[in-house]
Amino acid sequence: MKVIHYNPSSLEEAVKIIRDALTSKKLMVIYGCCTIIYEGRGASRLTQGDRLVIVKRDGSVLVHRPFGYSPVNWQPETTDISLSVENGELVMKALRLTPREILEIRFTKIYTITHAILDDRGEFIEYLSEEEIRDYLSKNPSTIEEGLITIDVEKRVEPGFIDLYCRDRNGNVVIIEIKRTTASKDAVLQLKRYIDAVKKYMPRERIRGIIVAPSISKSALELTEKLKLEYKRIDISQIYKVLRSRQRGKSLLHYIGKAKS
Amino acid sequence: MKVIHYNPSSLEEAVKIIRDALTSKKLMVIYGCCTIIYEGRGASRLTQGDRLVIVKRDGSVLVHRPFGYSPVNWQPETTDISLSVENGELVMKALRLTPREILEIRFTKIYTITHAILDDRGEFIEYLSEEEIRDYLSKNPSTIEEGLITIDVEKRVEPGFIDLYCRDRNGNVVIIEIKRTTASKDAVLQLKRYIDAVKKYMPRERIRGIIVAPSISKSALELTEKLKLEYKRIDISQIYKVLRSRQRGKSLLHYIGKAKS
DNA sequence: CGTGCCAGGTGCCAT
DNA sequence: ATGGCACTTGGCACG
Repeated sequence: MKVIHYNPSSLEEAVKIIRDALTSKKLMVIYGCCTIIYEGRGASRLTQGDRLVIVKRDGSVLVHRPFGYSPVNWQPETTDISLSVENGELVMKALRLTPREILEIRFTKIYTITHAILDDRGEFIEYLSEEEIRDYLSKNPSTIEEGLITIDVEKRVEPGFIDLYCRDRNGNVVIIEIKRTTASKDAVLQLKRYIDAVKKYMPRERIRGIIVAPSISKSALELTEKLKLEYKRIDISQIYKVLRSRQRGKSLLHYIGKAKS
Repeated sequence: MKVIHYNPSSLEEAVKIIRDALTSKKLMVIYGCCTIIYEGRGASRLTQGDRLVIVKRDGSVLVHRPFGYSPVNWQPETTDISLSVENGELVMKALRLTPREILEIRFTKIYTITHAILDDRGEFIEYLSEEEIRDYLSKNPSTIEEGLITIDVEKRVEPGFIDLYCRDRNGNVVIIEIKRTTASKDAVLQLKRYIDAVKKYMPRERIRGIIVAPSISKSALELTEKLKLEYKRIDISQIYKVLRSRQRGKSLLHYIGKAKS
């Protein structure tokens, strides 16, 4: 990686430096004092202050304040970034077509610009996604209940996708909704919709519904009982442990959240 | 704003530079080659590559790849950032207590570090938030329906908050759920829950429910009809225009999305 | 602190 | 493009 720092003495010079980064598709970081206008799906104004502006090679623009995780303004993958100097301000407009949105950054002062070309071909591996947990449970349904058999995964029904479509040891249809974090009322209602949809096709059968999650909110549990559904707690860190040990990787799950309820 | 660039010749030197930024609560940008481990609510690994790492004064950590809006790994407001050199790698651990999560960045090479103190006391003004739209509609309920009267805003009921609690010209209770973007099935179900909750208290009254949004998904509209609820389209850009003209600011709504359906 | 809910949510994948 | 849904969602307000 090569990083180049610039300290432009004028806004005109800054324009050239920024334009160079855009055409050569470099990653750029700008430290400057600016005001910002955004209009599109929403609209916002940000009055003057020092900010960190990142422009990536795909045209993504991020404006960061000195605190907080989220950028205060942004533009994901803009088609077009235009530059100009107007009334002593360097104006950067990042335009996006769908949805039609514009981010306008007006710099009154630019302190530093850095250019860099990052060689990043790293692989990003994610564990413990809902998909991984679903996959594990579909192959190990007895984790949920002894005698359970998986019939279908991600089964399409009218209102959406059923995570696991199973039968229990008594032959009843069991519909399972998996959540990797605390299950909310929304999850319970989602499950209810699936059951109602399946009931249409098999009006005589008894259909069970189980929310499978590491924990559940109080009101969601009440709703579960009211709707005659069930809740089954699972231990996410336990699943993680099993999966990782199989994959011959050392286990590092000291921080994996333990479920509480 | 003052920006200082460092090009540490060793990882030990880099540790000192980073520590200095942390103790003096500066904003720091690190260009380096690293591998990353994350464990907490989820878990992930990122193999070696060049990245941009931002550490803010509140301990937020962002790891950016050369493309895309979202950071590949992050930590929002960590309690604790520790540094060490292990096996020729600079290890930065950002710990968060609730939820318990750890982000471990292992740098094999650090190219550049920049420190900066940003003077950002700018005011961020957001327009067209659901709150602003709700406020407007509560004061101008006839936008939704002639003769509608607002009784309560953000009324607390058991399942949550009712956006607008109104009565129509015939004295019927009308519960309104506002969405600033396309209303989904979730929005409809949310409204249904509120109506059921209110019905408990007034079992004899006819209670109407209206989804108010610039557009609605096809399946959500079907659900609306099935549940005998209503949908009323509103023109967001029109509301924006009225609000802005009142606030004596020039209107800049060329980019404000026009609703379609 | 948990629970609920908005967000310019973003991202991924399906039709 | 639209829709349905997960996300280390983040963020805020409220009990």
